[in-house]
Amino acid sequence: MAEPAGISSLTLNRLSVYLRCLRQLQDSDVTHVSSSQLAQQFELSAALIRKDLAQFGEFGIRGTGYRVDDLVESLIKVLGLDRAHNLAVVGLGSLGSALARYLSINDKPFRIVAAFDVDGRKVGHKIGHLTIHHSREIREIIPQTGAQIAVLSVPESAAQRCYDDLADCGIKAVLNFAPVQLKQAPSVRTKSVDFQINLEELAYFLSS
Amino acid sequence: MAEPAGISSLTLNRLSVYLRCLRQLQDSDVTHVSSSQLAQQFELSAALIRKDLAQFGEFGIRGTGYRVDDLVESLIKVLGLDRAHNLAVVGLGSLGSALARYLSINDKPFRIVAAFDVDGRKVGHKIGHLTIHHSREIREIIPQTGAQIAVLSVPESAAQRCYDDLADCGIKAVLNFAPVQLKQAPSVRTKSVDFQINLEELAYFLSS
DNA sequence: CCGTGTGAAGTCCTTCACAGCT
DNA sequence: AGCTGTGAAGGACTTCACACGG
Repeated sequence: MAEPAGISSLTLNRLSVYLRCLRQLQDSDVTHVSSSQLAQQFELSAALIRKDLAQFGEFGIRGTGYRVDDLVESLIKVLGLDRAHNLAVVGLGSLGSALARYLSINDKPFRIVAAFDVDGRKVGHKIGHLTIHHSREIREIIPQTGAQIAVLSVPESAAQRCYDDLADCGIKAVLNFAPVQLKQAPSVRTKSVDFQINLEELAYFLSS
Repeated sequence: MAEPAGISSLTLNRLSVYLRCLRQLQDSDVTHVSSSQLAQQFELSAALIRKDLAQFGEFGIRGTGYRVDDLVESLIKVLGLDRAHNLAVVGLGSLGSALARYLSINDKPFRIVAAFDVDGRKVGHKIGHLTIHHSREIREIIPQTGAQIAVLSVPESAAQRCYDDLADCGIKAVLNFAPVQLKQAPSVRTKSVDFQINLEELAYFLSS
């Protein structure tokens, strides 16, 4: 068992992909799989699968491959998906609401425990069974909720201010959807999902 | 002028970031900027900014830096944002609708010219001034619209089927939001924006 | 003198190829 | 025999450091 040192984002993101593929195999009642079978079926690299997994232990059986159920369980543990994660959603425009809805549907380990918006028409109303608070109350309310992760889906102009508030009140990780270059707080693990940047990359290839 | 060979995704995505930062400077009436000023203000790497830009030409003035307006214009050209790009949106659930709304608001070079869904209650209705068609008509309608890029925001179970249809009818690029490992068509430039994978990466850091 | 553009060095990531276990 | 786990090779990306032009 080779416990982690510094695992790269690339590796971690691939682990999520592997987990997803393995669950698909579970649904088809496949019980065993080799790295090269996985690679072929899902357009991945067999060597990379083995390297990635080897960073966390020896999950395979030489000559046989991997037991699907076991590997799923192992990956869930490695990624920390075997325990609940409390989320705060900040910004309930159309994107924020879509994300909130998505997170509510899945019996995934992510659970929304707080919701914020600046729109007076939304504050006080409910999303699911959760009351929407005004964004200015972030610092006050977050600590009471046990939220460690925040999903930030506010307009560009509000993103940095909300981010700073979240950092101040002890949030440990932020998933940012606003199309801005955030000035990051050292105490907060930050990831951005940027629709616009990806679309612009595609535009590049269509123009050259 | 060193015209492109194979530009990496990483470089292209950073160009989008630079463009965004420069536009912010324009709004503050900054006319000139050096790579190190940009780096400091937006938490970027000065050497990398210069390397990235150098792949497309000599945009700077030694001893002075870059003229903001000129560099904005150059980056717009490089990324292909100086011409219109026609989009098709496939899947108008809450996420797809949010994306469609976002794309309509901006006077960006991206314009939605077709919309599809499988939901009988949506088909025939309008989103903005666009009629929603049934997804089974993708192959028939896309060629009439001039759409080259598709935004795919359908449930996992429908993603591969829709993707294949899009590839078949001549779509050149797909921006996928479905949480699946797509089997890619060689004729289609494909990018995935994966909310779930990013969230799981954050979960990892909170559990270790 | 200042800042760009750029070879060279350094770091990180992926692929190769094979020893060793089943 | 077959497949994992892994050192070593190869490639990609970033940082360094400086020559050159303004």
